[in-house]
Amino acid sequence: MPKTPRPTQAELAILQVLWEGGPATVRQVHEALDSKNVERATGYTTTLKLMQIMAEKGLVTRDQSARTHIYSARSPQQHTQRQLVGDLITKAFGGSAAQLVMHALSTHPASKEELAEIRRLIEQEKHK
Amino acid sequence: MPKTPRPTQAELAILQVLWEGGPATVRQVHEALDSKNVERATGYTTTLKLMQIMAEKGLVTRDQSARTHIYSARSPQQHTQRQLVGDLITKAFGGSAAQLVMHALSTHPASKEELAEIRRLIEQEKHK
DNA sequence: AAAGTGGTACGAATAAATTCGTTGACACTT
DNA sequence: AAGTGTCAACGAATTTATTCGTACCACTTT
Repeated sequence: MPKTPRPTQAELAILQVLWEGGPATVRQVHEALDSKNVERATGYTTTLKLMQIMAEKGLVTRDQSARTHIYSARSPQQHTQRQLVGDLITKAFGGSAAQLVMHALSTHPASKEELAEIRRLIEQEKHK
Repeated sequence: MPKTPRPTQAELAILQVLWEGGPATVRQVHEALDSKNVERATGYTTTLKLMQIMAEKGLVTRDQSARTHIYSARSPQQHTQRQLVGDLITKAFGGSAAQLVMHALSTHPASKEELAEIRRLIEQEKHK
């Protein structure tokens, strides 16, 4: 199992689209990005090139059977997320997950349901 | 107030040292980094250059009165952490703090004390 | 068949981050 | 005063990420 490299910022934006909407063509991805990013719109070929590179790196796979290729994210969102969170904890929080959690909740308030879910998770951790 | 730019990976490693140990010289930082990073050791001048750039960007301040300059992190760790966490939530989690929290706890288990603290925080959030 | 349409591939320019060699200043020995 | 060690400054090479122009191919439409 070849471990996939960490995606860059631009690549992450593309993955986000694929995770949310499932497999897509370059054009679809490109348009999704454009509509999100009002300010910094990039050209179509830029997105294409990035996705080609991502295919090389193994971040995405693609179905080339038809003329218009269909791209899919290779590793599930969760896997990548875990990687990124782990990185961040190590690099910016000196290894303390708790600190990260606190910052997270203070910047992006969670809903009641989410809070309940987190609490459940904590209980579970506690009993380990 | 000139908002400080987001630190890069290498810069973050340096900030980490300054946050943990307080103001330090380039050599001290460089040695701290080397001892942490067994594999990828970089030269002294690399660290120096990086810290000079960081001074330009405003990420650190320095006392130049003596021959050997003393560097300090400019913004407190918390400020930077908040920024990074916010970024990550937006870019990799589609805005859901809860998801990030769950991943965080599963990769870096927290201590009982920390879990208790998080739970307290959740209760507090809940009553808002 | 010519012209348009919508797609990939490729190469290269640009930008940003990282790396380090070299130089000269300073201070401390001898 | 000559040698030695430590430091900041600077310039430049290298690497990585991002951007896009151009070419070229397959498939309509005229």
